Amino acid sequence: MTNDDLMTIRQMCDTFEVTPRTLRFYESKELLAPKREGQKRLFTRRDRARLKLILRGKRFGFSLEEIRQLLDLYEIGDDQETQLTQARAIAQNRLEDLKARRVDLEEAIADLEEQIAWGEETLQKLRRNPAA
Amino acid sequence: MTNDDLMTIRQMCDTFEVTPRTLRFYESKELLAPKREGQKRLFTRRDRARLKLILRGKRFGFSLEEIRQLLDLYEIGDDQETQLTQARAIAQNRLEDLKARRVDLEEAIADLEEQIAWGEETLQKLRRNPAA
DNA sequence: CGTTTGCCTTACGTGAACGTCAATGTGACT
DNA sequence: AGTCACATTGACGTTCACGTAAGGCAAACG
Repeated sequence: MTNDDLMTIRQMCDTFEVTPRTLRFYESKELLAPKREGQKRLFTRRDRARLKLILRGKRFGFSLEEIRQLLDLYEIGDDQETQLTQARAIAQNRLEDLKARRVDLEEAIADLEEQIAWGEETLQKLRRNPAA
Repeated sequence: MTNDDLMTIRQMCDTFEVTPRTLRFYESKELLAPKREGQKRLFTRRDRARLKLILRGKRFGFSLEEIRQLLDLYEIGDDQETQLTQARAIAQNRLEDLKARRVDLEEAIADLEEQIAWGEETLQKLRRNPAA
């Protein structure tokens, strides 16, 4: 009987560090679909799971529209073969994308570490030999 | 004397798959600083290196302003200790950021792979037992 | 020499993702 | 009943990262 997996908009905002406007905006774009108690929104566990994915998607630079499609992949309760096949295609594209990003990211990290190392070295030299 | 490390705007666009507008825009934001032959822009090897980093930064979702600061890290020919120390701080923040992203990314990839596996499995079942 | 081609600047337009403000409603105290 | 505190619905404003004409210059081609 823990039907208290419902959160108000403020609780959501505090939990996920977003503004009410953002949550309403996401709802208007059909990324979220909170229940209503009268006028007031009540966010379910499902909404929270989706919001988590939304924010992650954003960190990766996906647009909200792309994220919406991605979210649907996690929502297939349907048993239509066609849908599953389509979903697989989209998912695998995304996966390729993410893996490419991973390679890219490793390179960026390596570059930056190299740069930092160079900086350290230069600092050491400066300190051994002040006043160039 | 391969002083032909100079490229026209069109060559740049073809090489990096961006529009002239984009390159001019980046210049206006001081991310690039091509030479001029009369009115016309001529992009140097340095511009190309910077553009590469710019595009990578964009793929990671950094704003152009953030990227500009990052670029400066790769441009310290200066021997000022203060600058180097500051740069190190910024660079290490970026590095933390990137490493956090890497963790995040691994998680996203894992999730997606799991989702795809589930989809495959469901498809198999459907094919063994058509018409639910 | 005229015109096409390519680049230039200036400037207004655009889509995404919210911010912000105004008017209204509603439950919870006191 | 009054008055906070907070939520809701418009609706207009804003920032970022360019897109897209409009008009001009200049080399290059037929």
